[in-house]
Amino acid sequence: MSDLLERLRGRGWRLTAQRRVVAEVLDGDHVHYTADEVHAKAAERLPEISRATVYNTLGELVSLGEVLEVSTDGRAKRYDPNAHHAHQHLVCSRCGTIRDVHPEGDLLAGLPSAERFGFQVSAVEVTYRGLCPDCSAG
Amino acid sequence: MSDLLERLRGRGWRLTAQRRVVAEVLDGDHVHYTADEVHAKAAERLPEISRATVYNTLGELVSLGEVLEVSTDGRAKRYDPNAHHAHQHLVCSRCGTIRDVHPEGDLLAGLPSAERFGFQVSAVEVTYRGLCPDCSAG
DNA sequence: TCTTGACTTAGACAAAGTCTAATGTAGGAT
DNA sequence: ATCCTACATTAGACTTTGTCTAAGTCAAGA
Repeated sequence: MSDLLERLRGRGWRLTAQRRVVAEVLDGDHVHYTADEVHAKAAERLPEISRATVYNTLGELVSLGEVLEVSTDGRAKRYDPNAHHAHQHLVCSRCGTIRDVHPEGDLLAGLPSAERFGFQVSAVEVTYRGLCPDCSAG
Repeated sequence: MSDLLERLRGRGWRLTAQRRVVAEVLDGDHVHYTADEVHAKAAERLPEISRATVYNTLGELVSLGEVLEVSTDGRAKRYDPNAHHAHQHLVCSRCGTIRDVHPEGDLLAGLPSAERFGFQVSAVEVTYRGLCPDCSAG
């Protein structure tokens, strides 16, 4: 994700300290922070950053396709920087931990055309649920 | 879902006008209302019903397994009375319409054990996304 | 019919996110 | 190098969605 800032600049982004810090917080694999967590971590480096800017920047990253929004439950959305690798999520029903997983096969193919009701189906999101090793041990 | 009230009474539910009205609103296929919509429709028949009661009743129906909670996006949860038939959802990316669909095959089998990270995987939720006929026509 | 514990209510509260008007600034123009 | 201005940021009010509490109400069994 280190070339993210370059890609964004190429698309006309004005490069500000705030945007740089938000992008840096999201850098790394298997990171799925809420907007509030991103704000807290960004504020460690740039204390005056506002919540609105974090929300704006996350929204921009999502609409540019650089980051995925994940709504695992009815709670806060989480942001997944691993947008360039197709993957799905495995969520612990007890503690909410998320792992990226890579199922086999063409997931879209599982939906017969008789079940598509005239929709132009373009994407599929899969969430596996279960207990993580820590929670099932308890 | 017409025998729902009987099932609930059998499980010790006290049968009140409020609960009856909420259950009636949810009755019907392919209905996916938000809590607020359920409240509005319930209030047409029982004007003094409170939001808290609607939330309580929906929560009870969910924990009894009679209704499913669906978080299609980061917005309000929707309630799906079709809980007794395994199904997944097809959501219009533009207008948010939801259809119930029934994919083929064993969806859980798509996740190899090497990708389970020690989780006891017990459920899978699939959301297909695309444009509905109305929105793709525009 | 009486009683009681379960149910409902209004409204305060909380969490997550959006919006606005005022202010600041990145980066091209000069 | 500096200036300019459209784009970006800020604080905080506001909205939406959902939860909680204390007081009042009622379904259903005794």
